[in-house]
Amino acid sequence: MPQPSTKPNINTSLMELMPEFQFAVSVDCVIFGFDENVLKVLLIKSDLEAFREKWSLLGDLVQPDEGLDEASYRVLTERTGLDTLYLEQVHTFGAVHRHPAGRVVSTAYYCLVNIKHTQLTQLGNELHWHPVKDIATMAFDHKKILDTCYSTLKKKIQEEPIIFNLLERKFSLRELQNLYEAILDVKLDRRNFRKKLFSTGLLTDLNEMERNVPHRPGKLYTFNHEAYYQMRKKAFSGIRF
Amino acid sequence: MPQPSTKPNINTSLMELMPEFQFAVSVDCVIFGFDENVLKVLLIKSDLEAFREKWSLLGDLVQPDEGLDEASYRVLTERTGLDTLYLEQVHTFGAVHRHPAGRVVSTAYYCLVNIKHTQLTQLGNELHWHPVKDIATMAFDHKKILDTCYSTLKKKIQEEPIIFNLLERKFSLRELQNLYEAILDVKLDRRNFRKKLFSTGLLTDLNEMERNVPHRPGKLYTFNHEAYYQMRKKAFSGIRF
DNA sequence: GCAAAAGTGTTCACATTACACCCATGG
DNA sequence: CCATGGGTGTAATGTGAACACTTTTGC
Repeated sequence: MPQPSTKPNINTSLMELMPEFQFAVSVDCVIFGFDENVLKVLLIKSDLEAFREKWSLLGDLVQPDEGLDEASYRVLTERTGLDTLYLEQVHTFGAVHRHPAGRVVSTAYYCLVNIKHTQLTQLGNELHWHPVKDIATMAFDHKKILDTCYSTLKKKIQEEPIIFNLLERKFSLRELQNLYEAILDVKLDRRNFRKKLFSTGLLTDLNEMERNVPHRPGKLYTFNHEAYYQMRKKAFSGIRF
Repeated sequence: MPQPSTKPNINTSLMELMPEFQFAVSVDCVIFGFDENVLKVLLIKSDLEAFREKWSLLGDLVQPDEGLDEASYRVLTERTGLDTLYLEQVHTFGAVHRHPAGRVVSTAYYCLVNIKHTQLTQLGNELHWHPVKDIATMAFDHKKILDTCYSTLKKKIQEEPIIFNLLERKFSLRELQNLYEAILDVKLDRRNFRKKLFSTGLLTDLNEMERNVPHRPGKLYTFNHEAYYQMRKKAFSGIRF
């Protein structure tokens, strides 16, 4: 959570800054990206002595004049250079001793970005994209936060078409399937996958082909936001037994 | 959120208590119960002047030495007299001006209890069970919190067998169906409902009948926790397309 | 021509839905 | 005997899973 922007660093100076300290409130962001067919998350080295050499999520203290959502959006835009983001709150972690510097309650968000569009800024502390599967331990309770967000992501992509935020605007069905397989950690049947995705009516065929692939090029599609919007408008009356 | 236990009341004394105040952290509990075939929620009159005569959720400030989950559990046990509860965190509300007394970030929990087993304590401020459908406006952002928790509940009962927490240990299928219908606000087909519920293997037939009902008595069942536990152990490998 | 991935349909099993009649009890 | 809800089965439809061959491109 605790990475400095231009503001005071909770890691090192919390107690000095707030002698009357009761609670600090922070946000931690699990920023997912997809690259080389692997699901990755944006991490940084902790600068807290207690967690020397451990990876940490990106986060910051919430400022007195900003909301929680606003704070997470700020962390994300500051770090990735992006200004449109899929961002969602997941859970708040408030165990008494979760932060060695004092009582810090942290709300976790996850976010889906296109890695190729990010322009990483404030590059200190080895900011980098890290394969989700390779992460064993982290600073603070960040492994637990990551696991919680990853579980939520897995569930959510099976309910809502948020996954397109991780891809380029134009993509092939193969890329989309690879992404589903990477996140869910399963193998999917190609024919059933195509059938299912087309049946949603959410893909627009661009009548363009992939280029410079070492095999037969696939067609390119794009996510049809308008169709999704129309679909959402027709509320359906709930599941029957 | 802000209902006094024996501790200071955030509503009236926050600023005096914390001159160096940065953030206060609270929990708000949406306590659901089922009575007379209606889904209800436990509410209290707000004692804040700004929300005079508005209904408010039960909540309290989180104490420096207690975790968030612990705080919500405390609020619930203090108020309902129950010590076993289904309790789940839903969302954290952190808009800058959501509380008139200052910056209060509040984490919402929902809870399922058997109304008949509750022994309401600290009865001030018109503490009572209120039909969920009848609530139009509330103090603070509590209507939004209630709506969020209610949506989560609707979704959750279709995924996990938590609904039994709202019933007596022994119940008839009719009572169970009435409860599903009340929460989901739909009519369900009786034969399909029975088929579906029995097929889960989670109901134990007690070989007992209802008594003192003005019609043919139905069989009584109980939720089979052991069967559910065994079922959970067999992890299944994820959804395929 | 070979490697690699694209594109394409059918079958089967299972789950969901719709739907109607007789039965047991209390009053 | 009447009102009320309990208890039961089947057919039609929709959904998910399994599965193999031909085509197109780059090299």
